[in-house]
Amino acid sequence: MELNERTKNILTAVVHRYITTGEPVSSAMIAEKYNLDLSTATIRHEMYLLEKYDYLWQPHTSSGRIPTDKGYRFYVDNLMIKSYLREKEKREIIQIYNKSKEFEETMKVTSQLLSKLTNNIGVVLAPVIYNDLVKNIQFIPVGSNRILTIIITDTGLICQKIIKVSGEINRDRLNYLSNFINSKLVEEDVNLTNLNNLLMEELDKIISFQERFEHIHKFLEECFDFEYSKNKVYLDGRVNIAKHPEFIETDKLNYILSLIEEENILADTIRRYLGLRKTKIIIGKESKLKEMQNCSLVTSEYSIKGKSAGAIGILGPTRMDYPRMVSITEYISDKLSEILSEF
Amino acid sequence: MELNERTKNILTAVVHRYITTGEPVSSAMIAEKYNLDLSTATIRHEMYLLEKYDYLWQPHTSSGRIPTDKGYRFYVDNLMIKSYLREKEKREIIQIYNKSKEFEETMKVTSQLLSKLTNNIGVVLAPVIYNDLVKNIQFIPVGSNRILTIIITDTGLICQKIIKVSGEINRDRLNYLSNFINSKLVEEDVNLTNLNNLLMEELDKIISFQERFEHIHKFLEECFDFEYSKNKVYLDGRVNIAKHPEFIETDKLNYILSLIEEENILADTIRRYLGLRKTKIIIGKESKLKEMQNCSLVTSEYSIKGKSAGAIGILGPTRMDYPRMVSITEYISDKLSEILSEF
DNA sequence: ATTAGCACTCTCCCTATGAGAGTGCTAAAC
DNA sequence: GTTTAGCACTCTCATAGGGAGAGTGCTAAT
Repeated sequence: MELNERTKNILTAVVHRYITTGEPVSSAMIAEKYNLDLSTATIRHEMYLLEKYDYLWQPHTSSGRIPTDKGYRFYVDNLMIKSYLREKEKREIIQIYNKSKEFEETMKVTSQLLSKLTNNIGVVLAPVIYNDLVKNIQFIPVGSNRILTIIITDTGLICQKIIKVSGEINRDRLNYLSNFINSKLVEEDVNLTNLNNLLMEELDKIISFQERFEHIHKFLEECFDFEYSKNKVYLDGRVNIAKHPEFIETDKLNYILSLIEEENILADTIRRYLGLRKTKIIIGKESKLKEMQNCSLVTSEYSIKGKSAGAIGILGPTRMDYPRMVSITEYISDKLSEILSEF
Repeated sequence: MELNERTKNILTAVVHRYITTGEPVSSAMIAEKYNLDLSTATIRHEMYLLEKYDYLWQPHTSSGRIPTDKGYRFYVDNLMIKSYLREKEKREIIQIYNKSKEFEETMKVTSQLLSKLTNNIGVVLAPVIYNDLVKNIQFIPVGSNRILTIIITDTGLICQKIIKVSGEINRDRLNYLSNFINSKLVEEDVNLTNLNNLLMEELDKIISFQERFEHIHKFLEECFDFEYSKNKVYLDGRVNIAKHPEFIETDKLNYILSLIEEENILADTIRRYLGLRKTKIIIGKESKLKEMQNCSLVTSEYSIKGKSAGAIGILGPTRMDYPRMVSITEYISDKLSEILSEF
């Protein structure tokens, strides 16, 4: 079912009008505000067709129309015009970024920027590290029975873990182990996922003592057992949900609160749509998640030194200004990529 | 104005009844459910007095009564009977704690336990470290121009910071510096707050090179400039706010959402009431914070190796089962103290 | 193919009404 | 003097009705 030009114009008008007013859009409204040179009756007829093909719907028989998920989807894919941030806004973003020097803070600031600029919820997925190449490993004894492991990757990210060991720590042996591993890392490119396997093979070659090996084996296994899937999520702008009338109903409030609480639901959804294009828009029920059925998510990937590292996004009601959301997420993800690459 | 025994009994009855039903309590309700051997008329008269002295209030002229903040305060201070967790619940808590081995996870699990057991929001303030004695410091060069500083304290806590340095890193000098500092730490007990001052004095004695000193001075200053006041806060159970009818009003929803968002407001409030007693109850407007005027906060301090370290708490509507909230926070803070002391 | 005109539908707001819950007051009982 | 029975009074809440207004769908004319 191909929409003709006039129908597309009317759909665009309805979407725009609904996004700005939040009220169901009537044929008279369209005729008045948009220069389509059509009578209300004609517009009404077009709207009837748009409803028939599931682009619009009515809350009740004699009310104006509201876009459906499908309507928004068509708008987003075919009708919307790319928007750009004003220079002033760009400068402000850069200014705010310049103030924060540390990694954690940069992540937080990013989520704040997203929420402040959009009046929605800002989401930032921390960079994934398991594909990074491991550059350096340090073992630091802490107290009598704990070892702090620090891993530095080629993108400049640092991850750490504290491991309890049962026996006394032999510092010489620990030094030997870290020297051994680091020398291997210079010889060969290896990412976090493969690190453990590689080390086991290499250790096998040089260590014969069965009992000692058991110890080291177990220790290293624990060292590199990061919960890859549970990368940190930064959220900001939760208060904004109170600004949207769509969330006053208890059910809908419940859903969005679950999303806010179970950050992993949100993170997994964003991850599920990664790849393909840099910016992704997920509208309402498209996500197949009941918690997200009243929300849309606009996400954009960021990279570190040219390597895709993570994603940022904004979460809000399906009634949102998509062009602006896209321009904001895209601009911020670009800036974030620059900053993280410099680290 | 001293309340007599009978009046106290009626206040207790009203509080209990209101906590369980959530409906304004009528004189007939009290007469029926509580064996006070009084007619409704007498109870009505007592309630009239309780209202006159601001322990109760009425939503409208001909409705039942609801406790005021003052009413809850009197109940909490003078009337409520200490409650204890069931053995089964205690076992379940211990079981859940046994599963988590790491510090971060322990904090998270604690906030989850608090929210799951109370159906409110669980709050955990990470341990403060600035009073801890510093046991060991490590400087680890990361890449070409960053240094990872790791500080280990007597309570076994580890804090870290990455510092960008301008020039090339001289490893020998860095080693000398850390050896020097660590040797001082063995000689003298010093906490994080005083560490920098002490070091400056000591360095003054041994270093004469003006230019070098400037560098080190600046570096160390940055190392020990932790944002003490902004300790990490763990929250869980945000969805629970949708369960409480008191939060459906947009204003009240807004307030509680601000609390959830600005974790520091919550953390500062908890900190403000620390000291004095182990468990603290802050009811509604007592906090003087408009965001908290509809909420109560029950907090309990925890310790590491006998030294007060932080606090946990639960946040919910003023209408909450105070005896149970107290028993839960107290039990969990005890367990948390044990676990953190073992780390 | 488009449009003017109109009947129809549904929401929203206001009012009225009556039942029910709960109080405050008073006079009588203890 | 304290307690209580009795009752008028007040307020909420649910229900229904009615009128205004918004907006549609349909039809007949252009």
